[in-house]
Amino acid sequence: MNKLPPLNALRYFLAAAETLSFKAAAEQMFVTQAAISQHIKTLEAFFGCQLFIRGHRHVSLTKAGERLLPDIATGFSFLDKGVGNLVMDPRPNILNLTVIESLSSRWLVPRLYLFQQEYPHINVRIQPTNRLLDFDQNELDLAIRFGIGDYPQLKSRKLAQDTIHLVCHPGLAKQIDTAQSVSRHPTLTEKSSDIMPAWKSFYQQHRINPDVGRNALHVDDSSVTIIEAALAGQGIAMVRNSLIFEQLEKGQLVKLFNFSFKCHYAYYLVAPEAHFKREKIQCFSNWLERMFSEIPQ
Amino acid sequence: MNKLPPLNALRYFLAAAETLSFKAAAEQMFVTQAAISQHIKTLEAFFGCQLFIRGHRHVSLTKAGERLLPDIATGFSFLDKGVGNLVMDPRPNILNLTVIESLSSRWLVPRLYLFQQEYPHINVRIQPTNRLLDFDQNELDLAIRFGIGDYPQLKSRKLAQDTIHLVCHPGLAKQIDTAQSVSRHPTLTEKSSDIMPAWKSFYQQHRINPDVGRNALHVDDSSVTIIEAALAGQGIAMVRNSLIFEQLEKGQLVKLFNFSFKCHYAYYLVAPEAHFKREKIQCFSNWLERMFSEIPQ
DNA sequence: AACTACAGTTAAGTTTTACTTAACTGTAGT
DNA sequence: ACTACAGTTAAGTAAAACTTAACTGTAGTT
Repeated sequence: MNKLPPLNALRYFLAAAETLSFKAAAEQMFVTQAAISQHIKTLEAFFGCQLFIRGHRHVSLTKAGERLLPDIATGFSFLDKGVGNLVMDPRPNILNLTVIESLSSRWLVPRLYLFQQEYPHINVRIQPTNRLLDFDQNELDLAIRFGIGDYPQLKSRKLAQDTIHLVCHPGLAKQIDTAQSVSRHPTLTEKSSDIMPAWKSFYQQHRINPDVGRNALHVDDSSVTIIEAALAGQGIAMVRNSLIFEQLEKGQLVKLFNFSFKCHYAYYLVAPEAHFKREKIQCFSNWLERMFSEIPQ
Repeated sequence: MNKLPPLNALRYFLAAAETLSFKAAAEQMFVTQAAISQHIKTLEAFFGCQLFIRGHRHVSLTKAGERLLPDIATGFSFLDKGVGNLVMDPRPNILNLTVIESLSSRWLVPRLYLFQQEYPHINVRIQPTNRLLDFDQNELDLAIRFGIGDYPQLKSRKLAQDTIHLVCHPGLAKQIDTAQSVSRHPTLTEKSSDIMPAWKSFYQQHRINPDVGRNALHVDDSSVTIIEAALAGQGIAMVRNSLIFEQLEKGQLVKLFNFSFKCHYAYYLVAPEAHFKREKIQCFSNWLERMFSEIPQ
């Protein structure tokens, strides 16, 4: 195994040799013409001979360049083939997906029949979980997370921002005339995501001592339970718009004090970079973006 | 032509797959184990699956890794073949060499029979020139230059430093009793290399006004002519030691005032980097270094 | 002859990648 | 319990690679 020159330089050589144009090679390789020029120069220095004759408006191969081309072309075609085979989707008709539990049950699953109608050949298998599972181990294709979008070794694509509302049952709302009176009722909270900062913001905005009125019902990491409790009139909750906008529209829940809190977190599609090339994932993410864009703010 | 992952990562994958050891792959690729580890991780992120199962004291390939290996191995073997074919010497028994004229005629050519005796299968073809010719165009293997060793797109290997002496014919030396009297005799100069700085140094050292005594005979860029003229007693010259040390030993020339000037320039072997791998060039450069080391200072 | 358009070159600066080092982790063997 | 070894990872440094902008040379056009 000899010392090879910079491998990208060989790749650019191939592109230039096939097109007989540094400009066309640059376009093909998504770099500038200068980059191609410099790499060819590096290769020529490495080999100690010229590979191209520079002409006006195009280049041509020297004898040395012609000698080099076939093996390099064959070499890269094998590399392309090897890489291409592995990038390909082993299960093009099954989409294994993890989704945070709240979004799954309250928003996605009720809509999935629309995706099924549009793409009947793709079976979506949802696994609700609030943890980021290992993709390889669990044969996952995609995850929908709510967070800051930074996951090691994974690519994130932002789906949507969200807003948190302070809400309760309309019957309970009649008993809440001032912001301060909120503390006299059960407040439904969770520790995850942006809910705690939202409460803090509300208390600060209305100059309320958060320690007054210790009636809070704490449910650890379960937006779903909190929303069910709020719908049942059991307390006041901070909830993301995407999870309750339909109940707001139907008057099953009402906003209090017009309080809104812009989340720092957002919804993300998360997967290994290669997965985003899979057609089923492109179909699903297009559909999902459309569904998200239909959520009223 | 798909987007490929970093090509060096594929190369390290191949080394690791063939040895089943990141440590052995690192040794083979002349990088650290950490570099291999990081690149494999990058590849696994690119493909969205694991390529190796990490074990104690060795690794093994996953199914995905086993699927990737054959095409990558074939791909790189073609790249190695293509590159190897071009690096190989098209004329292993002829060494085309340019040498600065002065060194060629006064020192190298008289010794070349020694090289021929030692390497009878290598024909050295010398082209004396004081210009750096194009290697490709002139089918050159090597050049011997006297300079600072910095030539664009070429590699330089330093052969030797040199020293400049102030010399003349012994007969003429009898008429030169003081440094100042040097100006009353013809001084043989050239514009190239370190000769002018040497003269300047001599004048400064002896507090001589260089404009006094305008008998200088100027020969443009021809040490050979200057040396011939000095040997004929026609004037005083600054000359590099390597070109006249034999004449000094035989008393055909004498040093004046024990003046020496250490050259800033040096002798260099110059060629495209690839040429230094050629066996004939390795033989010649070893021989040449020995010949240079035999020059008395 | 002058001007224009285009492709390749190169210097200089910026960005990105790749590498190393050092500390750490886990697994066997002693 | 200790030791040895191979792989991992964070942090820092060095090198490579890229871009931009100015330049050059060659045809074609006016």
